[in-house]
Amino acid sequence: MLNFCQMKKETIVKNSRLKALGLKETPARLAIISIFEANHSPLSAEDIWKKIKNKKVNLATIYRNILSLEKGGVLTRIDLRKSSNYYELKDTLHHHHHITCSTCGTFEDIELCDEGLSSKALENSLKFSKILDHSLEFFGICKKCKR
Amino acid sequence: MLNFCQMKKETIVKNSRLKALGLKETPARLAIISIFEANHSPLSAEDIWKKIKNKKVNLATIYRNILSLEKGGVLTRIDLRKSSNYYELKDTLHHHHHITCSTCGTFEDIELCDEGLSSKALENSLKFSKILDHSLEFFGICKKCKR
DNA sequence: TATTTAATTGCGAATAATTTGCATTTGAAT
DNA sequence: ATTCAAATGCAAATTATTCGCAATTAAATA
Repeated sequence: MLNFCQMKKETIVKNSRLKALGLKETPARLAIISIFEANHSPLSAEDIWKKIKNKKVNLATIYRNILSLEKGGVLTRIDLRKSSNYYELKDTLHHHHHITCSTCGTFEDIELCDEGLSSKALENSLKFSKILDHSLEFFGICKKCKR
Repeated sequence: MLNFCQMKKETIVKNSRLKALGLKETPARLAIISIFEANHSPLSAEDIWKKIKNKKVNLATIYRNILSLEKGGVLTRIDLRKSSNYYELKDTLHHHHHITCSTCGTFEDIELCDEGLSSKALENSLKFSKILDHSLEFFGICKKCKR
């Protein structure tokens, strides 16, 4: 293994993050995180698998890593109303949202400040005392499909 | 078939709604809609099937009807981050939201006014000119699981 | 550096959710 | 009453995801 000085800065960040979660730094894990860092849009397990295929990581391993990274708060699941699940890096400061085309399935990232929504929701809740996460997704027909 | 005067009022509403969508009024369809009207919480295909079982409707029929009712704007898909899809009646005036427990999966309805979110989202979009729907879901740990 | 051990992986099989093909039935228009 | 497309039941197919288990590997420790 490389020593600290030989490592790329971003890898150091990844490592310490993984270590903090009690997860080993494996090639598969690092590759998956890199792919998410390079793609700021939601990806399905199979999307990741296709991007990583040459490096020969098993699809089951992708699923298992998605699970542990989601549990560790690195990834978050995104609902695009498709048949498979999508994920992206969890940005704890700024929430990331999307608009998905109900016709062709294409989607777009949306910047939108939705601060205060969670606390508003909590005010109306009986069974919950804390909200950890939320998802806000939009659906419509894209300009291409509208024509 | 019953004539207009013999029919229950709610059935009349259902019928005209279905007719407008070009869907036949079948026992399965009416039963499914009734179940959604009686349960103001998200239901999966299997949830519906269990509630209807005595009337012997095939699960595939439930799936097919969910699809056509969703397409017709009667139902909307809800993401509770579970393995199966959930649906509820689409209320075009007031959006319905939920908090789901990440530990035990229990969920609660949340009343929350989120008007203006869609238009705000649209302002930041390049590929879309209209938003038809959105979903806003919260996730946390319920009081029971916290203990 | 070698040893040790639990975590991770690959592989194939299993499971769960959903969809499909096709023959039959049925709602509703005529 | 007749007609015909739409809807249904049933079983089989497909898709997405998970699991069991033996082999491998990361990383802590001697």
